[in-house]
Amino acid sequence: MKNFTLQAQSGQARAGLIETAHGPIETPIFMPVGTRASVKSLWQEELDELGAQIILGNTYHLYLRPGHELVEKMGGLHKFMQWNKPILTDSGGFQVFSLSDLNKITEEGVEFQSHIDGSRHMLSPEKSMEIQKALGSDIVMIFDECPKLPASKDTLRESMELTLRWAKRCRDYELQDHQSLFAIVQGGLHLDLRQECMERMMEMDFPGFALGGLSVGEKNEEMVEFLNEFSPCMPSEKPRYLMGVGKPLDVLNGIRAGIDMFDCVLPTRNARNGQFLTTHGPLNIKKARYLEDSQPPDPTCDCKVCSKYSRSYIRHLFNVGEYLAGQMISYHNLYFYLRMVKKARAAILADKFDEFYKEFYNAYTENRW
RNA sequence: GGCGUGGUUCCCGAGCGGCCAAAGGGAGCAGACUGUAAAUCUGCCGGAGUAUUCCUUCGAAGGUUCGAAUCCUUCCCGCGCCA
Repeated sequence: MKNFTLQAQSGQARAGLIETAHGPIETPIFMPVGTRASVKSLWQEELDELGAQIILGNTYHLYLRPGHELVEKMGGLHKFMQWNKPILTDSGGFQVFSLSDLNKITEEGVEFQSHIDGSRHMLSPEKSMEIQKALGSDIVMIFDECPKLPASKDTLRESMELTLRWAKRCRDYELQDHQSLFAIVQGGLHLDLRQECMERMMEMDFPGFALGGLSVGEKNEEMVEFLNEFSPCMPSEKPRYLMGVGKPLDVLNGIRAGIDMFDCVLPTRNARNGQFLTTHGPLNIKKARYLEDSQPPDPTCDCKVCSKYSRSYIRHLFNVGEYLAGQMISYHNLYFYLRMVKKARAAILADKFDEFYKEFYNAYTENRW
């Protein structure tokens, strides 16, 4: 990343522009998750069609299969998967959390037992950087420890200190010229811990800051409250990234709190489980009440799925196990998220974010289906 | 007409004297999913009740037994083979 420009503010909500070697990213932005070099069930052409500006890849998963050396040999992740826009890679830090039964944390790093074949691997700050360097992503994340909440303050401090030491080791690793390394701020829901972590990360001079360790067990209201209080403490001239969040309203609340970047598996994972995310809230296509429903999944949506296919048809596809159902819902759900952030951005640029917020919130919680 | 075989809760299908309101699927209903070990998982699924409880069920009607979806008799219906 060469640059971040803050373009406008509406309340705490921000609109900005991130420039990378693979093109610009207009914020606030939602980044579809493509863990294993694929946003599950979608073609790269479709991501383009959807207006996706940046997607995620994952260090741990790509390291195990197909291996970062192979990706490098094939010309890097962009070329390998034929996605020429920006890519952000997560460091494997989240897998320390999500695969906690299969790993052991030490000062050096994390010893993983592969979820695929049980083989043992060491992921350290240096190893994570080596892998992400080989992948060639535009935005690289530091290797952090993501603790599960609730956790005691002592535990969180210890974990935060470890993340800080790891952050320094990551920063000292030389990446490719076009790559930017983002810090991840930990500290649970404790403002003082987070603030301290933030300040010490700032001393290391990172070009962007992420909030990690949220939506990992705490109550939703706690997260929203924390964001509102903490986000203004983050440097305004650098991108702010809320990792792994969230549901549509979480993203909306995040934007209102002044966050610029979001990613979440929810629109694609829940799609494969039959859930449409619509203007008027979630809609589960499995239900028998859609058997003869000729309406589009989201009547207010103009995506290619909603403008052509009925609930009845997609329910049928889902019910008989046709993959097309998951593909269609994934497509729509990402369209929904990307449209939401696009509208939010327009509203911020017009200094009408509050209006947009209320309108979106009211429609979404109407619970019409 | 004879012989054989079978009728189980919405559907398929196990059970073949007590541990059976009855395995397992499916369907249905409800829910979860937030830096993807997930096109996955959880709960309910005869009725009433928070519940250790009660009531109504295994084609029908009788019977045997302390006790029957399970054994016996007759009847009704399905399927197969032989006349």
